[in-house]
Amino acid sequence: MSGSPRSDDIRAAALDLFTRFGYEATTMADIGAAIGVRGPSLYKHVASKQELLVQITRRTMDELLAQHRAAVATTEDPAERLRRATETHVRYHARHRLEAFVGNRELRSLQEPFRAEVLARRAEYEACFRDLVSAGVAAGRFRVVSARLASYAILDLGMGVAVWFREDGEIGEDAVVWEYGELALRIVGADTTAPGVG
Amino acid sequence: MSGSPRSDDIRAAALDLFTRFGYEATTMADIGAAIGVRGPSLYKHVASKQELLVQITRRTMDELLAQHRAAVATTEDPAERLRRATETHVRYHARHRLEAFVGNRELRSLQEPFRAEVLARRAEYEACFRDLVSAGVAAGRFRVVSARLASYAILDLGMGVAVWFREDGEIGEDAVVWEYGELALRIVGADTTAPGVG
DNA sequence: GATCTTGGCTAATGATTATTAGCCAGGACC
DNA sequence: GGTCCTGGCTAATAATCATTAGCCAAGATC
Repeated sequence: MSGSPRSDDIRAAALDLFTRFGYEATTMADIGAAIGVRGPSLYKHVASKQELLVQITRRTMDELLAQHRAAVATTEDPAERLRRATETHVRYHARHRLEAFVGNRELRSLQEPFRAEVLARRAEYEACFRDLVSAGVAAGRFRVVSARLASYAILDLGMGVAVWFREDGEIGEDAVVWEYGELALRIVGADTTAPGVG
Repeated sequence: MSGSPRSDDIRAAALDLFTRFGYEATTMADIGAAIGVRGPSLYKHVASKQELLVQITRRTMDELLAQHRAAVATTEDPAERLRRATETHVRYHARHRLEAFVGNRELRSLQEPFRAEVLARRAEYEACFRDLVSAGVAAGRFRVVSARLASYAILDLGMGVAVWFREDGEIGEDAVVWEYGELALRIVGADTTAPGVG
């Protein structure tokens, strides 16, 4: 039931509406109308409105973490790891901006224990960035006042992308990704020369 | 009625609850309970729940714009102007994080024409930063791929502050303000040497 | 001391809404 | 051709809420 094509349609419609109007302001009737069906009919495919939000946010955090892990696994160099992590972060937020948007803003509407679960995942993700920064500092490659502040700054930039990025906008995905990768290195005061130098 | 001490209490309570649970999820009974009163009693002091949101968001944008204008009026140098604008932006978001948070996230819950009004104010504010960046580029002091992207990045950083900043946290207000001011200059590729050089 | 105003209260009112119940058409399978 | 399952529908159900109506106590004003 949760993987049927129809329930995928429903999730997609819900994602769109949650993004535009918010979870609370979106009714099951709205979601139904978006796929040409009455509200109650949705219950043949999904268990509840809350389940839709849980699935959307859970999947988003899973993908983000998985892509992050894959990205940092490709190199040992601290600066390069931070760059690739940032690029992955930004690319995800540009490419899945609805998911990222809802995943960030509708956590309040998640009921326990889902809320705690997703928050834990998010804390884990944030810790990954903090560790990347700290590792660079420990290796003498980065120079920051606070690893926490630097990692928040990098993460916030990515979340901002989910808000303003448009597929057909004046700035392309690759341009944003590259620019923000550079920016992350500037935020941590890394010199961009070859590893081992400086 | 709108300026009485009681209505200030109500707005403060509403601000807190809107921040924690969202506008839609906050009931008039909740707001009343926060100040030790039943829901309907609030109507002796405020016209509606919507009015509370309108007042909060409108005041926030007014203050932000006013402080921005005051900040950039203190110098002519493009880099210094951008720094002071950023510092003001960040300081506001640290000091009034609830207001900034609600002002950013609950725009969806504003009804027309208030929504359009606040969005116009916000667009104006964003344009101020874009103009600051463009002015620096025109003066040969900044080097950016896209003024739009750079200004979004700076603005997003400030909004992030409203999310994670804590008055009693490990990073103080002044530290964040100073660091982000520096960061803004790095984002636009300004050299931080004296004006007129470089 | 009578009257008025203020600011509270409880009890409607009237919508809205998630979810459930129960019905039904049409295709799949035997 | 008959039976079942799928996925729709309409009509409850039950809760929640913003807002209004109407009442009342206590302090202020005259």
